Amino acid sequence: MSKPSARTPTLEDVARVAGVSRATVSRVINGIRNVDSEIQETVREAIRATGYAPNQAARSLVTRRAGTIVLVMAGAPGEGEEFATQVFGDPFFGRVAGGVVNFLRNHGIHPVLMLAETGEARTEVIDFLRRGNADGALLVSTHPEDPLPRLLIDAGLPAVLFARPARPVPISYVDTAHQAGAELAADHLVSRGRTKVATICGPLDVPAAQARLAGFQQAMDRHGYPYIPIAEGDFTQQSGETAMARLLTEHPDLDGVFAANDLMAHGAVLVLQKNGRRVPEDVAVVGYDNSPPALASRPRLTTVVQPVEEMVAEMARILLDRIESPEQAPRSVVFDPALVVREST
Amino acid sequence: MSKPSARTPTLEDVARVAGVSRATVSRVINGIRNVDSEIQETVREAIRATGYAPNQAARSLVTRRAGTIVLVMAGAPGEGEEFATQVFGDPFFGRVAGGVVNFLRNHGIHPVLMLAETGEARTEVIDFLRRGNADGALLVSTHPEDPLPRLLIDAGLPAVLFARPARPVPISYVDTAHQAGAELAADHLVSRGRTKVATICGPLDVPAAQARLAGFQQAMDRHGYPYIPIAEGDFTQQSGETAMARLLTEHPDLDGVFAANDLMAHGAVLVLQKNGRRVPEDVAVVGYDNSPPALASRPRLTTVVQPVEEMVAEMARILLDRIESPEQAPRSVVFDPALVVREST
DNA sequence: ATGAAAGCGCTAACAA
DNA sequence: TTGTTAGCGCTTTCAT
Repeated sequence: MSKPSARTPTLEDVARVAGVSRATVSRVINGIRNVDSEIQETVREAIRATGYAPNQAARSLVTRRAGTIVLVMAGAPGEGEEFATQVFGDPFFGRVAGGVVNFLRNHGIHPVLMLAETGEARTEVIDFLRRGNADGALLVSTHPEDPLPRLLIDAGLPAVLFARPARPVPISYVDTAHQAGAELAADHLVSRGRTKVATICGPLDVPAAQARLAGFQQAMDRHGYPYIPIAEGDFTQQSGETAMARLLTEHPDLDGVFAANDLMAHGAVLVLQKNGRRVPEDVAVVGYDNSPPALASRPRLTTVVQPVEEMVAEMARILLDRIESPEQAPRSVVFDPALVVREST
Repeated sequence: MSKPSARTPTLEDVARVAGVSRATVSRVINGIRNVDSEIQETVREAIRATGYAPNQAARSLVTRRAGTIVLVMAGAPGEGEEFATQVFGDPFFGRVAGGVVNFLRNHGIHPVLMLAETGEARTEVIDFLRRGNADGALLVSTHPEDPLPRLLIDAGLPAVLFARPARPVPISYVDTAHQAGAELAADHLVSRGRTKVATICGPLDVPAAQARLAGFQQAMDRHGYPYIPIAEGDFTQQSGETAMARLLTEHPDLDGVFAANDLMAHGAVLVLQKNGRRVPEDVAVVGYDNSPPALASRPRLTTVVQPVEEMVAEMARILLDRIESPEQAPRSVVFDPALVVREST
């Protein structure tokens, strides 16, 4: 007993126990062939015996890889500390986080969670990456004019966005065909025999909300309904309720509604029912996102599915690729939405 | 122009520009006094000029601090990949994540998100910490018999749990007084004049579910109702519906229900309404957690609040403390629940 | 108050 | 196939 084993074992210790050099142990650990299989076994045994775990800091120092990426939820500041509550309270965040974690864990990498709603917070994200704390960023912005993509590009940091940025920037992103999704909703309402259809759209400065509205209008136009009543919401349930109330006042005879997300659709259903309309008998309602509210609502909502988990997995795939070979041109992948038919239509 | 500035600047570079030694620059960066204020300014200027960002790996290598912690969501495996979906779909997760992120960001530290539902995943968590990737763990288990706390202790890794572990282990945790919370619910139902009250409890192998049930029973007993009908659920909305249906069949005249969480309470409301009962006129319903479903439900639910955000902030506080001074004894903090009265009672 | 220098634990280029 | 060795960029004694 020469050493007071309090220290956590290093490569050196393993090497000594195995009777080989540090380099050989390193090779075994990193799965490099060209190592005699007997020696490999000896080394593995020594690793077990010493309880060795590689020091990531030392490793990163030489490889210049953190082996970590950041998942950034960005947007405009809510009210004070409310941003976190708002972001994390949204079931959409759960799907994003779940998709990211599930994909990355197979690669032995784990995401760091960051918020970026203020200038300070954005700087923190950039610094975090520049310090080498993480190798790249997955960015989900609620706000279309988010300055973070630009900052990331200027700093030359690998990043992939969820959703196409409002103004074109040379950066990779993943999105769905929102227009096509809205068309699905329109076609479905028409196929259900609805003729007096309205829509609750999202904030029109959000490209996705625009696209959904445009897609819906165009498809309805194609079906012979050039004029569609519109009420704008902000993607919250409350705004859906308000919008529906207005629509109902102005068009008491409507028989179909398409809302740009499930939360607003749910709000719409509540208001319709309170006003004595049966869903779907009197008014059919279609949502968007296939999020938990679509199932919590009664009747459960027919909705357009955005394959969020697949999308974020693709984001991660692109990011990892970009980290491997930094000189790649930005890539973008657009997924197809689908319609999930439930009892609300 | 002697250098091809492609390299990212190091301390050395800053030192050269500022005309001082590495040590001095390091001191300025780390806010150590005993540095002439003129020199300080020179150094800061050099940092700006070079665009220097400290390399975290190099830092960690010497300080033996990652400056990061892990947020682990643990539990029993769902079905295959479903665990992530399940965990992240739960609004509770959003509150936990939000609380953790909001607290830690003020300390300049950011959580790594990990899942630990299988043996392999648990090993990954332990290894992650042993490699020095993070300095400690915040652990939220859905499963009471989770083996992870034990593993963490055995490895001597700093950790703090959300909720008291099923079997006593020497580890810090934060919890609420579940029993007291359930008593709040009982007292409230009685004060609303309810005399035929039932409860939908959670899985009885979960300590919190047990405590809520016991607290409810004891309080009702104290009010003169020794026998309370019980139906067991598993914290999902579906199970709440099933439990409520059964309760209604067996006790068609009940006028009050306490469910061990909001999701089940919401399910109960749905079933009650479908069976022609008005809430709260015919049957009053109390939930637990004050989670989004409590607000999404119509009528909105009276519920018991667990101050989740404060609790996780306290967890982080304890963990950071423990990381600073590792020799501390485990600490536990129990928060008081409160009742939020809404329209369901 | 400042600088010189010794590592922290690891990978990888080069030798053998 | 294996070993030797030179750093990676930083903090931190120890001198001065």
